[in-house]
Amino acid sequence: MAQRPAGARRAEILRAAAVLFAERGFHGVTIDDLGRAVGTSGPALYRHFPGKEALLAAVLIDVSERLAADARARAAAEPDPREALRAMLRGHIDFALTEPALITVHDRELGNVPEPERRRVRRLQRGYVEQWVAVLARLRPGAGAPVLRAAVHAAFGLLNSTPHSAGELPPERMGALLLEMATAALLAES
Amino acid sequence: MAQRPAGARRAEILRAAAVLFAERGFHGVTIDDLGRAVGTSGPALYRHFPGKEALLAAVLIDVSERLAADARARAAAEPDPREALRAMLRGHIDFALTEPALITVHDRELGNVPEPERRRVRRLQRGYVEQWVAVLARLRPGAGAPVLRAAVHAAFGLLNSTPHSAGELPPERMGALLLEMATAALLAES
DNA sequence: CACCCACGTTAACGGTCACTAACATCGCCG
DNA sequence: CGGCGATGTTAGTGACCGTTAACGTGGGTG
Repeated sequence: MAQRPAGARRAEILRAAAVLFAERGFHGVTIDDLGRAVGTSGPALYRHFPGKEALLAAVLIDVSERLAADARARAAAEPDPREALRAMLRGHIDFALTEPALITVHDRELGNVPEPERRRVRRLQRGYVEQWVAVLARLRPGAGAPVLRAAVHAAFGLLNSTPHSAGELPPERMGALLLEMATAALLAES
Repeated sequence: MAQRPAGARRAEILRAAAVLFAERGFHGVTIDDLGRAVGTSGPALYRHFPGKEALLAAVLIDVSERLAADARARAAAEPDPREALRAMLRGHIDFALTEPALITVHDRELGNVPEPERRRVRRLQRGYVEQWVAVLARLRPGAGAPVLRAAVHAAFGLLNSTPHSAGELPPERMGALLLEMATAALLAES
């Protein structure tokens, strides 16, 4: 049997699962679909995950952790809030353009994650939002936290729309457009 | 049997279905769920719709038609493109705040609509986007149609994020915030 | 009043799906 | 080289789900 680095199969399954979940939704994908997507058939997945829900949970936890960690690193590296915001925007946009399936699953399928992991994902997502709010608060001292939170959520909606308008523009053009639109939106006074 | 205006039951079913589909996704809702939500049980729905997919199609066609018709009316009533854009934004925002379930289903479940109706929904959606592009083109003569289309999709993502951040702000504050953010985003040069 | 039709009901059927059981294969390690 | 753990395979199995069948009922109409 072809030997490969430990966990490679597991990562391959997670990647394929994200694509299928993004395309058809959690309940629209069968275990056999998932197996076929990685070249095995159906029940082989139970060697790597205890069940379908656990697989979804692993995808969501992975995405949430990557987003939060990336934002933390970028924010810490830029003392100027304006530059920190730009860096965080570039990070999120890069993620959305590179892995549209992960972004899609991330904001659609939380409801299908079983309870202990759901709480974990929620906490990670909240932490991510709060990092954005903290940076934004320094740029807009007049605005209260609820407004900033709502603004951040709206900006995420803008950035995460990429999967739905794929192919309209080449990725670099699209990235630049999203960067300017999101910046303008986040700094607009209401 | 309680007699009510013709089609009232049908409309009631559509409304309940939109809520459930938005919450759990098309495949996450059963016929029995839908029946229970309107006080009947399961198969009674087949007196009103030929099947589950037809029900979803009816929801999507209804939403798409309302959005497109509303935008057409508002755009025609305002000769100034700046005012037309504001009016269209207010219309979409009002819709998103009033009927979050419809907005959610509208941009998630197209893939589950069977083929003849899917084409129809797509055409309606495309027409809606093109109305926005036409107005925007007058405000940003320098930008090409692909950029404007991408910008419009991104703005929809921003506006449609409301369901995910419900309760952060009172509806009027949220509406005003979305209006300013979307305006700034759509008019930002890239 | 008789009939019919709109609208429900419950029971059953056939298919699909997540998951389990039982069994095979292959590389590593003692 | 012999066994063992990791990783597959195929064949169930029980539950659920969309849909259909068969049957009830009550109000408007000829």
